[in-house]
Amino acid sequence: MKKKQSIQHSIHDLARRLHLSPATISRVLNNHPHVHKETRNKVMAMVEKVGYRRNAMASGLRSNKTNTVGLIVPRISMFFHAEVITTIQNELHAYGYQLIICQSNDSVEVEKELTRTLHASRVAAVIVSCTLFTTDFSHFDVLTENNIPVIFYDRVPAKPYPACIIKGDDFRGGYLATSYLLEQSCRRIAHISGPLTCSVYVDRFAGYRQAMQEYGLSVADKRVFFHELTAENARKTMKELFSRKPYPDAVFAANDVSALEALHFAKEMGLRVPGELKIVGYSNDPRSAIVTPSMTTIEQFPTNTGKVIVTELVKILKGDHSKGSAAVADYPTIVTAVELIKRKSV
Amino acid sequence: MKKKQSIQHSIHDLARRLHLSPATISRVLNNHPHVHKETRNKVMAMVEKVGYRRNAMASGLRSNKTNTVGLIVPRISMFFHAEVITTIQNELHAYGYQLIICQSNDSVEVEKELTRTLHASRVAAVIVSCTLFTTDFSHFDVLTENNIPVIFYDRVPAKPYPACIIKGDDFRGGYLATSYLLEQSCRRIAHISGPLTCSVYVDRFAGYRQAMQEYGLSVADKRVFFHELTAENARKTMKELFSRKPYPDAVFAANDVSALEALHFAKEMGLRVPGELKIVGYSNDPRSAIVTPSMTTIEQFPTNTGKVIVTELVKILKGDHSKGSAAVADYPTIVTAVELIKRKSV
DNA sequence: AAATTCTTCGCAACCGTTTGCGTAAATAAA
DNA sequence: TTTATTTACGCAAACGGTTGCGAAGAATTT
Repeated sequence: MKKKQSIQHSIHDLARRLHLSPATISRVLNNHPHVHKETRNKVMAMVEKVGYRRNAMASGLRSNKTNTVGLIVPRISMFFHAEVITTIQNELHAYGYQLIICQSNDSVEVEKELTRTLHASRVAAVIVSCTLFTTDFSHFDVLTENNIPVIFYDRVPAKPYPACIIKGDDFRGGYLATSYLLEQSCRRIAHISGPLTCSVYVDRFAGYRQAMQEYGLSVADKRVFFHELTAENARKTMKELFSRKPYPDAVFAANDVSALEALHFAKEMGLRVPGELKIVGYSNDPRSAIVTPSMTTIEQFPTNTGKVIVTELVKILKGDHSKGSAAVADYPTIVTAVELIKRKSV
Repeated sequence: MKKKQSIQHSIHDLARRLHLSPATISRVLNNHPHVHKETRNKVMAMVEKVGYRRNAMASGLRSNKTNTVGLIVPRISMFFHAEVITTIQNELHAYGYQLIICQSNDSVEVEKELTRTLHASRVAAVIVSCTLFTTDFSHFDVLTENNIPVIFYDRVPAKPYPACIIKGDDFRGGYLATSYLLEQSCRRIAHISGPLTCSVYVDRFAGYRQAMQEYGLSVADKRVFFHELTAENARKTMKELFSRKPYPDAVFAANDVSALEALHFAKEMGLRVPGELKIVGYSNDPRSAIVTPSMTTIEQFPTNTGKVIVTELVKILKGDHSKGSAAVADYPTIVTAVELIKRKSV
């Protein structure tokens, strides 16, 4: 063990060692012009030597800027979000930003508390995918009021909100899934939807209805279910659906967890899939590819979503989002593409 | 839109409004004693009214303490880590701490850079699960030298390091998996291992060998493979294994991704599983439960791991980890239990 | 009533960086 | 050589909280 000193070096230390002022050190570190080349080299050498690292808190306090971005998602264990986050983090890191990742666990209360905390740490921006139940977005006002830009993605506000919005084409996803089932001669298509407090399920449901209408089919209420999309709930719904005839000939589930559970249930019941029941899921969860039969689903391209988010974010952060106080109309809404992945469950 | 002022309130603002000094406001916010009850109430009321939130940077700068904890993991999309992180975050949040989650992407360089960044933001502690290839741990010295406690989990240093270590019982996991296969009369058990630069694979491999030895079997080098545990690599290994007879009668893979790919390969080859080939994985990835046949695997209880981590962390953070400069021996090493989950692939 | 203790609060320094302003030295222009 | 301009750097005041010290007033003791 070397007897290294346990010293947090400051620019004052460096200044003393080099017979310079802290101001000069700071200017070197911030690439200010008007500092002698030789001085700059000496400073950089010393920085290397003692392993100096700028104190982010002091820097942030003084300059009123940080290079940390906050992120709030329902849960990181959801495949889609995990992928998006990974992309965001890697891309942002290249721009010199850090990411504070927070989970709301689909609790509005936690989401509120997290926005307060992120505000307290004066993050440079906040990226949000809302809880299932967020219908009032006023708790994000504390951010926008303080010029902290907000980007919503995936689960976004239904009403206009002064923030950039990036969402998948859920309407199209619902439409593609349902149309495909209709093309395969299904006519009694059940839909397992999430709660309609959440934008994505509203749109997927709308896509489902549109497709049904185009085939002149009415949406039978008794074949559409709204609840949190857990395996347990999906099982209950399947039991309900198969408690009386006529059985549905297809299920379009708004996420893969439900679709997988539907498949599980069908297999237990001895139903042939896709023979007697066809199933389509949503999100292209890795599990959907490896079940038997493999699951037809909607791909959301999470990596692409992450890249779009970072692109917009960097635009906002570099561009001086100063007092501009732009109108709601000035914030872009970007819709990213989705794609039907045809597998064996249809 | 209300014309709310875009003002970052400071304790000076509050002080002015209440005809008090900033010091008093600060004492109220920090629950210092010796402040009049009435005054306290007035301050708290004003805090509520204007929506004041303490500036974490200013606070951290002055008090030289932060309530953010850094976390470095290879990738959050790994099921085990996602679960651990979720638990850590939820538990820590209850203690008033935030979590900065970072991914090294299994790159040692990124891991180094991330520790530097976390040091720069003067986090209260750092939790690390190393990359596959981290054998030199000196880049963490910058943390320990500056009294930032470090907790390693899962993938931990092989050599003594002055930090708390929390690891699963990988030796036992390897032993349980292999013994179980041996009990089922398997004798040609292949092992797909990760690189031995990583502690967990060393131990799982050791458990495998121990079990084999107890059955008087030598470990045939040609049945043991070391590489990153991706699906692609597992496929190559399976091809190799089944390129010549005698075929192995079982595969113990050190993670579920490899086990699942092994199963996939076996099915493609028309091998009956578990009839002709038995497979055991590791981690109890959600996918392992839903494949056909379902996968026997080792449960690591990630939620428990997360809780243990937080318990230790809080102990460290509350206890003044001051100049103590404890010897390596003073840091605990905790080994958490694992369990064999018997399913249909054996 | 005087002396002592306790309660409540303000003063001011400090945490480590940043940055406008000022100034001395060096260079260019007159 | 004198004057104007540029370059290189230091001074000192912020940024928003925290905290030791001290002081005024209230409560208690003698």
